[in-house]
Amino acid sequence: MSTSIDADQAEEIISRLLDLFHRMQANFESTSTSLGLTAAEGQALHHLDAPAPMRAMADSLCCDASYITVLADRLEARGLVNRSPDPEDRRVKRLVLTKRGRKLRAELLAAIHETTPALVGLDAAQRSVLVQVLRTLAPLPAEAQ
Amino acid sequence: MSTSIDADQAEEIISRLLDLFHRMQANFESTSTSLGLTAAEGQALHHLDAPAPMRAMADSLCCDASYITVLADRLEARGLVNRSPDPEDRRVKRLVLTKRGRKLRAELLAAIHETTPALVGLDAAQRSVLVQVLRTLAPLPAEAQ
DNA sequence: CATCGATAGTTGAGCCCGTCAAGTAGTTCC
DNA sequence: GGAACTACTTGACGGGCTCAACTATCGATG
Repeated sequence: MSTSIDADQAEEIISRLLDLFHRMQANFESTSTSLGLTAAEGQALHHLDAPAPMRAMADSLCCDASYITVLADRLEARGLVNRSPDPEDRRVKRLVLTKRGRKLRAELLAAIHETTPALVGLDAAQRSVLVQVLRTLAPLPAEAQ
Repeated sequence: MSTSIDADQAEEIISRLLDLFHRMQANFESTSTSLGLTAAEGQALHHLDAPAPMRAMADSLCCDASYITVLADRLEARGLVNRSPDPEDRRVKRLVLTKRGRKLRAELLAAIHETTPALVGLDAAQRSVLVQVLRTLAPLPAEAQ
């Protein structure tokens, strides 16, 4: 029967994905480190495209809100972000990139785009295929029906 | 020029992959937890298809050898693996699944195969495409030329 | 064979990641 | 005004993981 074939294929997909993840994570971490950031700080910066409430950052990173306090403290201490009060809700503090923060974020993204194992070595056609598969696997919130 | 198009595509791939990773990790962790394992212990078990020296496990998991000692201690304390001396090299200890360990590993793999976000919702054709892409992105050591 | 350098595994210290519980301040809605 | 809820902070804590130092063993070389 076909069950064992499926299991083998499933195992292959999982093994290769785990391997890919591991290398992407290592690449992200070393890229972040080379810019003086921890991986978590790099992730926060990566998500900080536009000013966002700390709560939204916690949702994006899927972590406890208290950890955002820690990350924001460290990024703020290094002059990369500011906590900007929200005039419409005084409980909220929005994280806003400083000029230095924007510059560092651009460097981070550029470095990631050039080195991510999931991109290096794929030609245009292969990237398109990958995008198609990923749109099925990882639909953005707006795409989920 | 096409540079900005590539950057957008790269960003899309990275964002979706990061999202997928995050969900796979969460799924792996909760599956492991439901079997009484931490995620790291689950990963070790997952790699323990055949008996393997602790050093080989460290290479597989890409972590420091000392951490394997910690994991092996915990798995051994729970009666899932044994440290078996290698007759050909007395420095080496091979990790060998016990009967309970094999059973738990089988449960873990079955649960993962049924729930991994990268597999759920893909039909056979889509899985084949994914395998093809992954073979390019994550070649096994034997496949690298 | 004696020894020097590499390797497998262990131990302990320590950092970062991330959560939980409790607290403060501000909002919402009755 | 008060109850319930939310945003953020603080402190304590456990797990993941690395580094440095140590022991035991292996292997090559004189």
